[in-house]
Amino acid sequence: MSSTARLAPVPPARRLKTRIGEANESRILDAALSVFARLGFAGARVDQIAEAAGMSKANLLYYFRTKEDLYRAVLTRTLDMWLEPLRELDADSDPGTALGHYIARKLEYSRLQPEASRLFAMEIMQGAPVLSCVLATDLADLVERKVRTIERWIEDGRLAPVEPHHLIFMLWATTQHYADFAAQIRTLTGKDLSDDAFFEEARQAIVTTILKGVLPRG
Amino acid sequence: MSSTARLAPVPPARRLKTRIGEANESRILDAALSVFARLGFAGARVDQIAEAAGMSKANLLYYFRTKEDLYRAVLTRTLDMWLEPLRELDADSDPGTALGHYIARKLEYSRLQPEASRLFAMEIMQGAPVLSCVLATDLADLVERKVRTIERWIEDGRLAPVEPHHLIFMLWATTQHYADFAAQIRTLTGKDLSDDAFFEEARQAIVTTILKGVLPRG
DNA sequence: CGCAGAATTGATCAAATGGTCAAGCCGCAT
DNA sequence: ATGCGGCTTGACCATTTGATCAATTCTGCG
Repeated sequence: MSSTARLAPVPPARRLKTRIGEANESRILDAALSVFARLGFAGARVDQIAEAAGMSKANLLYYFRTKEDLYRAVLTRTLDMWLEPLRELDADSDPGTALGHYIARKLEYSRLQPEASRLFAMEIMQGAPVLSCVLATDLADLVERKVRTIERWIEDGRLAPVEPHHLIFMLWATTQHYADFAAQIRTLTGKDLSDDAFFEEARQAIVTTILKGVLPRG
Repeated sequence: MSSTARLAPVPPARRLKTRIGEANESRILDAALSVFARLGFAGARVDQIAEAAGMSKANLLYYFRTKEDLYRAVLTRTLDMWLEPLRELDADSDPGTALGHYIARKLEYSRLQPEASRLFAMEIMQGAPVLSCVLATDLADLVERKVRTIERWIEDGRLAPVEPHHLIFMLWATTQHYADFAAQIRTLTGKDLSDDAFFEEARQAIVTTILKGVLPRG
């Protein structure tokens, strides 16, 4: 399967029959994302998620047989969104433009989906017990392609020589940091990405520094 | 209290009487770091930590009255190590040298203490329920000083104009990423910082890119 | 309208787990 | 050696919590 294909849409353990079921499933996933991101898999309670979704625990378990099924579903949906900006990284654009755009997109994701970012981060930090197989296939495929894109830019002299993987890690790290460590950043600056000026300041700093760092000449 | 002072040495809920007690407490803290970092606070079981420390659960609870006490102790010890490299950032050095040294130190920490890095990261990602007060005092003090250092470098024309907070965040993000997301990095590259060549490659990439990005001229 | 299947939930269960305790062990100072 | 006080643990308890189920209500369709 090509790396541009979307992830298989979560094993629908149960076939959705009605629009009400669909709406409920969606509400549950939203609630689960919020609670899992705040408390982790083990720390989250099913009845807590149910309450956040506005239904009884028993009803939630009617839609997702187990807590783990629910966790898996939320994670898969999250990873799919997480990958999107990287899919868009365009080999044919000017490297500076493409990378600048990528940074902006990732930072936007950190602003709009900080919970998803944190959930994903926590899963990885715990060794990716659930996502490891997907990372090794879909993510690895996609990253391999983009590594080649970067290599080509370097060969063509349009980018300074940097090991492509490390460049990608730098881009991920700097942009995700604003979502994952928002609590720390809020403590130190009093602001977060939801503040437009702060967002622009962060984007500016990252883009300026990294582009100056990897574009040829000065 | 000055920001250079060490953190208050964990409220010693219990006074240590013998060298055997001291050794046990140390073994427990090591085991707890490992287990908490892998499974999070909620996911870790006390008997699991006790087993990793080579003693009974009841005995562990003799040294730390509650799971949360133990968690707090591990975290405090961790934060203290985490802060050390930043304390060393020297205002009187050449900015390039100082920042290069800082990156190397932080990356070294990611190599030697990946579990501590992940534990700290998970605590922050969950909103720093335990550390928030310490962050707001000790960390904030220290960061404020270093911000002034960076501002002075910029005023003196020895550093390109970058909002100092964002520079600090970039340094933290890029270096910690190798510990916090080691599972992902291992999946994508097959290596981690324990590989000397890979460590050097990462250090090189980060130092080169960021220094070129923030040092004046090109 | 009537009914088949979906949706919903209160009650309940079983397992997991943090913490307690009484009883015994052992290191060490005298 | 001996006894005080810290060290150690098996057994136990109370609570939490994921999951089940029977019973009831709702929904849409023929």
